[in-house]
Amino acid sequence: MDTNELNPQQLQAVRHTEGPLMLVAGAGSGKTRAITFRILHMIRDKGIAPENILAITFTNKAAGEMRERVLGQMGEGGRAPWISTFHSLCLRLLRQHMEFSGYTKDFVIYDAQDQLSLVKKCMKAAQVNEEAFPPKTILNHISGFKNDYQLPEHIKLDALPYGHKLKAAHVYPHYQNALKENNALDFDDLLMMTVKLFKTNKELCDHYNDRFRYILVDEFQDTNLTQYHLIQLLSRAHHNVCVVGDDDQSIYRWRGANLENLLHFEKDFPGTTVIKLEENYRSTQTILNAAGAVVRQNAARREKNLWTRNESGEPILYYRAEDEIDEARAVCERIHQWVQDGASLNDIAILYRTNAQSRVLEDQLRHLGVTYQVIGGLKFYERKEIKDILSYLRVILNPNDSVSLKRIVNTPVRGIGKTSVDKIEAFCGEHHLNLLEGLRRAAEIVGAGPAKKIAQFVAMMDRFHQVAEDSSAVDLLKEVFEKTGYLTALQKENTQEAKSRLENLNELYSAVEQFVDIDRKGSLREFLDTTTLVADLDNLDDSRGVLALMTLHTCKGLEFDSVCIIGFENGLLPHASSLSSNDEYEEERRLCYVGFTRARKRLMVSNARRRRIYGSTFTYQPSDFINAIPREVMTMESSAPSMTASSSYSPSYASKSGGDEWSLPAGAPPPATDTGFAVGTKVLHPKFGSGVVVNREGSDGDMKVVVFFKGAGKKKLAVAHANLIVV
DNA sequence: CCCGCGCCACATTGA
DNA sequence: GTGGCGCGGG
Repeated sequence: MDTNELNPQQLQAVRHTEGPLMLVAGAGSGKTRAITFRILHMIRDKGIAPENILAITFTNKAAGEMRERVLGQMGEGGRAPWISTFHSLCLRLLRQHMEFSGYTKDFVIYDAQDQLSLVKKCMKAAQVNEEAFPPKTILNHISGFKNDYQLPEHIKLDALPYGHKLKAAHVYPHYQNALKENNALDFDDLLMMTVKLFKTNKELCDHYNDRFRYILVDEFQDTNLTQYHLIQLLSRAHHNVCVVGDDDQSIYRWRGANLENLLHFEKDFPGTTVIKLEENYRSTQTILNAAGAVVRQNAARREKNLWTRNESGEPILYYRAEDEIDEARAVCERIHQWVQDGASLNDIAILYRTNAQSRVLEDQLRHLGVTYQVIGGLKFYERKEIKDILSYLRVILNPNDSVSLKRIVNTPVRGIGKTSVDKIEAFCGEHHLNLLEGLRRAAEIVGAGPAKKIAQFVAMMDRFHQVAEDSSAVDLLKEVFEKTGYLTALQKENTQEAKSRLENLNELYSAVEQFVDIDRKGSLREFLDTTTLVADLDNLDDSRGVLALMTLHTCKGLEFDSVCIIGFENGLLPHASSLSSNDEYEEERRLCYVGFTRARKRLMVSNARRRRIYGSTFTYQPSDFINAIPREVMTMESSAPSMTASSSYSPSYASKSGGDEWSLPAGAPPPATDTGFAVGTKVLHPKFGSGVVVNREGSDGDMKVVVFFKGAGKKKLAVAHANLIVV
């Protein structure tokens, strides 16, 4: 290890191994290098056993990279410390110790889809109206409880005002019971149950305090309260915790991330040493200027001074497009040009606020013949055909999983309809049976026809169970493919869609093959675990020469030579849903900051005068974040302001910079100052509650506004009829 | 009693 | 673009 490669602050962090440490690491400040050296220093110079070190990262990809770097430096026979994400860590702990409070070790993990279907069922049972209380909103609130370590028994109903949160609090205990009946945990449970486990079992907690004597937590600014409790519990004997983070990069508030953890840490861990890494090694001065200019407008932040010795580099390119197609074209053509000039696709990324924005880009890239990879969006393991097959595997392992069972009982169609299943479910409720047991007694419950089909289904599942015991997971999968008739049904369809589904199933087969070591027991379960816990980012292959497309959230922790960020419009970035809350608006700024600081050399930003989103056209204003960038570090290009709407395909690097196009470009609608309901106005609606105007058209009598409501989403309303109250 | 079609409302970010 | 639902045919 050559400590000459470290600056004084990094070196100080590396040498500080005993007692609490907070490493405030600005973007691109050599954080990973410092962390890796620190672990190596602990193992090699301090003689600390790797087993005694626990490092928690944000993604599996980051964990893998850190493990590789540590092992790479240690040479032959080196053992790696335990490096994983919060969720994988908790899953591993729970698999070992979960046999308490009614769960077995074969519990499954429910993803968002499963959660939603379970929450709907609970809402029906609790007689909560799905119209007035969208299941998604209820689920979000329940998730919020779990992120704050509020168990159902902790919640004081009379302390909550009437509203969605109160309803969620009513549904919450039903939902937890239902999860337990299904022998299932959701994502948030993984964390919450682990904390509960350690709180109720002091001995076990002591055991792990002894085991993990040195703990490191990366991306600390994005931890929630439950995760914070976990860190406290795991370190209460030794306080050897090093947290690494940057408040400017906190972008998961909506998922329960709690910036205050940064403040609490210094109180809860007395004597914390704080070290700031402020020298940026990644980006040009220009890029840092722009990023700093945006994030500096936030009131709630620790002042820091990120600086670099790097040269100022190219100015930021700002392209103002006619519409989203023109925007995509300009960005993709520019990238094409960079590649022609010798850039590698590996070193370029296109970032956007919402997944839906990728589609237009993909069309353009295909057209230009550029190979690309979309990270995120519909995940592989969430595709219908994959989830169907996985549901079979899940039920085979865990017969209590009624959510999966209901999914497959008539997939592919085999004559077991909703009516029969409903009857059996009702029967199960009365007799305290799980759904599979109910199906076994179908003859007592439904008519002879359906009963026979159900009996066949149950017999098939029993055979699968036998196969699972006797043979490998690969054989089992083959068996499921064939005996369920799933493949045959798809082959018969003979459509393009069916073909692509078959391809996906093929891919699933290879994935299982790769994963499963034939003789190892329990490997099917491990495979299923990974299917719920891998992030899409974990599959980003940065060695294949492929352009990466992803959201601003996903890009955290990555870096590229050149970065393009599209959709800089008020309403998209910052997103409409953030306009009514200052905290959320500030998070959008940080999101922008994270995006900018991914770039080493080049940054391109863009927006569009008109944009189609989900069928309707929006004319958002250029983003305030663009206006915050100092003009001297930016070059503007614009499409020729077109007279006809259809001319957006014409060559369009027409008007170069200058002029006073900056804040109010041609083609934008006139500023709304007159009759009220300007973009950004907060309003109240009798049914949808509070929202923000994000778009406006027409005037006076027939004025229509698009309002973004929390929970209800975007609504287009006629002002004359909607009874909107301006707040 | 099951199935498939067509209609409808829905759509931020994700381990 | 997708999933949920209601209806009429088998």
